[in-house]
This record gives sequence, structure tokens and C-alpha cells, in this order.
Amino acid sequence: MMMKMPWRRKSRSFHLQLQGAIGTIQSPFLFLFTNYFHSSTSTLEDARFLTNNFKSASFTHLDDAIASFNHVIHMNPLPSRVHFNRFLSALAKMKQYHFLVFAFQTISDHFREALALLKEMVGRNISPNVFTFNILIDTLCKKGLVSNAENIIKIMIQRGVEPNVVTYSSLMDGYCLCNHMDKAKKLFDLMVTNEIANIFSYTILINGYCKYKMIDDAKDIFVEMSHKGLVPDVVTYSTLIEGMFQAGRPQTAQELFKDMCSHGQQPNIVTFSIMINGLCSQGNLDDALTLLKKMEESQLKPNLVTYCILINGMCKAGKINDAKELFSSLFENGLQPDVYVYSAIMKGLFQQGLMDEAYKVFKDMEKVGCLPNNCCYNIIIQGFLKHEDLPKASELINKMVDKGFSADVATMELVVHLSQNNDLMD
DNA sequence: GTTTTACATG
Repeated sequence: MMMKMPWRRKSRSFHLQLQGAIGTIQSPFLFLFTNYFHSSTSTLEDARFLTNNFKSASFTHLDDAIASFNHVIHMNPLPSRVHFNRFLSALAKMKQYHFLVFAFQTISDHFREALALLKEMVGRNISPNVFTFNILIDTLCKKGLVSNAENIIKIMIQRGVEPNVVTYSSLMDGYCLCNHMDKAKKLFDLMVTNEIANIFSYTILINGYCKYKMIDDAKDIFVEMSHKGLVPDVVTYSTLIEGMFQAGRPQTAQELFKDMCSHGQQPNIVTFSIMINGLCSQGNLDDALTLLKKMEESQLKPNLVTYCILINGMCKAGKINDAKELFSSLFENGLQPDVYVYSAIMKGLFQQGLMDEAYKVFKDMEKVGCLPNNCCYNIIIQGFLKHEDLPKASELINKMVDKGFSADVATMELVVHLSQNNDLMD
């Protein structure tokens, strides 16, 4: 009896603390925790499956987390009730530790609260380990709160928890994200000196350099990697390949792709998508389509991202009929286009002056429950503005504003331009 | 018995 009680009691009290820490946010999610935390039976596979689904979304807010959760459980053809109950039972099965890790992932937005909870944990001799700290640090870094992450690292050292390669790699990524490449490089050099840098550390730095078009530095790190006996994997290659395309070096990108294949690294969907996107941006639709064939031959099914890239590429090359055909084939293959795909085809249709068709796509997407986002509204409004259908444009602008979206720079410029040249607008 | 880091689409 006495043996079982403590963790149950503790988790209950931590749950209440968590609720307190998050404060006034009334969340159905927390309500679920309250009701189901102690209940019944499930397996760890369930837990992993569901938390993975849950984690795959990037949360910017607790409400987003709830929204994503709702999305997961409403996915077709999975019965939402089953998912729902499995998720909750899985949580119930999790021990306190998992709960806390999970809690951190959902509340690390609320940095002060997370810190308060951390102190509570330490005060109760349930000190978080390096995994827990790493989750928190990584989340902070991804949100650009790097100095907060640095403070957490100080705290963990004070608590006798040794930061590891994951901790420092996350911090490096944080530095890269806010364009502190010098800091990232300094940290990286320290990691190399201490011989803890791994393939993740190298790829993170390469990615950072690529994002800021410092392609030669990226290449240097890539070369240095091999000298240290580290074998670049498909992610490392993909990162550098994309960097090369964006730096206007498609030739080198294609050489890297060949190099990767000849070194026995099987390109994955992302690699192919990066290559196809790069080739399309070069206006090289033919080679892009050849790669698509190659991709399908290696039993890789293109996903929505790949199709979106291809539709963009076809529209850009003026092959609107091919794009339309590809778009319809999605439905035949049982894929439901997302906002990105709808935006791509709409933009293409407008470019060809096919206003009615574009507008039909716009209405269709609402019908199937794929709600237009800010970008969709801007595309369609720009389309009507460019073809000087002002009544339709202003109707849609009103609708957009009603939905809480706003005109982007390009839309504004068109409005200004038209109002200068056209007395119909004031 | 369990948890952490890198790549793609408007």
C-alpha cells in the first residue's frame, strides 16, 4: 500500500501544479488529464504511436497542441473515439516521468511556468534528467529563446546534470536560427575539440551556413566531416544539396546527389523533393520529371510536398494542362490536397487567365473542409486584381478580413497601383 | 521499461 501511493499522489499533485502553472488557460486537454490520468490499460506501443503523432506537429501554443490533437484523432479512416481513448489510456499508463516530459513539451511556451515546475521537481527530489532538460532546451531554441536556453543549461550544470552532445547541438541550432553563426561555429569547434560532435552537430552547422548562403563554409564543414571519419548521411547530403541549389550552383547539387547514391546512401522522399524542387527552380522540368520516375521506380511514393513542388514547376513552365492533370490524379490516388497544393494550382490557373477555374478550386477547397489560409486569400485576390475584376476582389478582401486574415505586401501594392490608375477605386 | 538533436512545398 505504502509503496504504491507516493507516485500516484505525486503525479496527482504535479498535475495540479501544472494546471496552476499554466494559469487561466482553460483547456479541455488539462481536463482530460484530470479525468484519465489514473485510469486503466494500454501498451507502450500505443503510447509511442500516439505521442509521436502528437509530437509531429510543431506547437506554438497550448491551444495549437489541442488543435493538433483534434486533427490527429479526426484523421480518416481512423475512428476518432478509439484514438481518443487509446491516447488517454496510454497517458494513464505512462509513469510520472513520461508525464512530466510530455508536460514540458506542451508548456515550454510558458517558459516561466516551466521553470517554476522545474524548481518544484528539484525541490521534491524528482530531478529532471538530461533528456528532460534537452527537450526543454530544444523547444526554447526552436522558438528563438536562446538566452533562456543558455540559462537552463547553467541550471542543469548547477544541478549536476551534465549537458551532452544533444544539449549542445540543440543550442547550436538555436544560434543558427537567430543568425549567430559565429557563436554556433565557436560552440561547434569546442564540441569537435572535446570529440563529442556527431553527425547531427555537423549537419546542423551545415544547415545554418546554407540558410545564410555561406555555401563555401557549408562545404568546408562537409569535407571536414569525412576527415573526422564521420560518414555524411542522407540528411547531410540533402541539406547541402538544397544549399547548393539556393546558392545558384545546380551543377554541384547534382554532383552531390550522384555522389550520395554512389556511396550507398538511398535518397529518401525529402532528398528527391529537394532535387525536384531545385531542378524546377532552374526551369529544368524535364530532369525533374525524370527524377520523379526514378523515385517511383525505387518504390518511393511521392507525397503532397512532392506533388506541390511539381505542380509549381509545371505552372512555372507554362504547362498548366500537365499541372491540372497531376492535380486531378491526386484524388484518384486517394490523396487529399492540402492548402499548399490548392494554392499552387490556383496560382497557376490565374497566371493563365483561367479565372473561373481558379475560383472553382477555391470554392472546392472550402467544400472539402480544407480551409483557405492567408496565402490562399492573397493568391486569389491578386488573381482578380491583376485581371481587374475589382468587384470580385473587393468581395474577397472583405471575406478575408472577416476571417481575420490580412493582405500581404504584393496584394497591397496591386491595390495601390490600381487605385492610382483607376478611378473605380478610392 | 521510457524520454532528447539535423533535410522538403505557397
